[in-house]
Amino acid sequence: MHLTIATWNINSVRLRQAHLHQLAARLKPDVICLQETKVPDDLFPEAIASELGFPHLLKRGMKSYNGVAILSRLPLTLAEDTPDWCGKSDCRQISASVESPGGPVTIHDFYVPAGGDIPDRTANEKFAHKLDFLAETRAHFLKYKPRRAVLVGDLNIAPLEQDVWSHKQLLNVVSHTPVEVDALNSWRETGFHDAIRHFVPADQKLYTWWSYRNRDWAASNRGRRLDHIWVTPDLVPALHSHEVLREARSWEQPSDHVPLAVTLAL
DNA sequence: ATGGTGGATACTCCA
Repeated sequence: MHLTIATWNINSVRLRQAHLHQLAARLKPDVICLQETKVPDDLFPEAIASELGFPHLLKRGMKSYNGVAILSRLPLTLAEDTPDWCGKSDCRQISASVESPGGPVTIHDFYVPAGGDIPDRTANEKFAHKLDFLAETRAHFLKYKPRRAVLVGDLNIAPLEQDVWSHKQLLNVVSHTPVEVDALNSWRETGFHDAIRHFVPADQKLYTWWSYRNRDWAASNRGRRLDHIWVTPDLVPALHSHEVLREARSWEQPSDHVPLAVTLAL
């Protein structure tokens, strides 16, 4: 069995429903994890899921900000026991499992706080929130010891030098500071492999996000790899292929993030 | 060094 899991920061699911058809056509995923849906659960455009051939839908949203959702061709079992990160109830994680021949695979869909502009936890409470969030997720997965799990999402950190357009120029820019990179690595090292870097060597540039604040995103190409797919070691032998849908940044009225996917041969 | 754009909401916050 092949299982393709896609992740995308859609930046408003109500505004970009049509793009989901393109995502499904290009990546042919079995599961789509979304972040920044920006809609309360009772206003989620549920019809889009069945239109796409994804009859199974789980969502955790709120008004205006954040929000995550999982659309699936296969039945989903919601993980009910996810923590309330930083006590904020701000809809940054939803997790579920799907059945596969070797047993269930758990999918964790995360939207990590962006962290504001100033990389200083005392001067900027959003940066403090980001670091606290990362410390809590690390502690949780240290205790939980994930198995047969895939963790995806907008983690809002580009950990490697080649994950940003200029390592030197971004060293003090939120998303690429050493303190964030260390925190993200400490979380990942609780039991995950970077599935995208399994396929793309660390010395090759790779981005999943380009700012809106650029006249010509493709020409300047000042991107960052903020979106990730991690798998537990027991799934590393199943890693079959990957795709980063760069063309999505050129879709009409695009998200500033592009979708990516990993296929597992289970 | 600065400001640039976009989404949701309601005259501002967040990215």
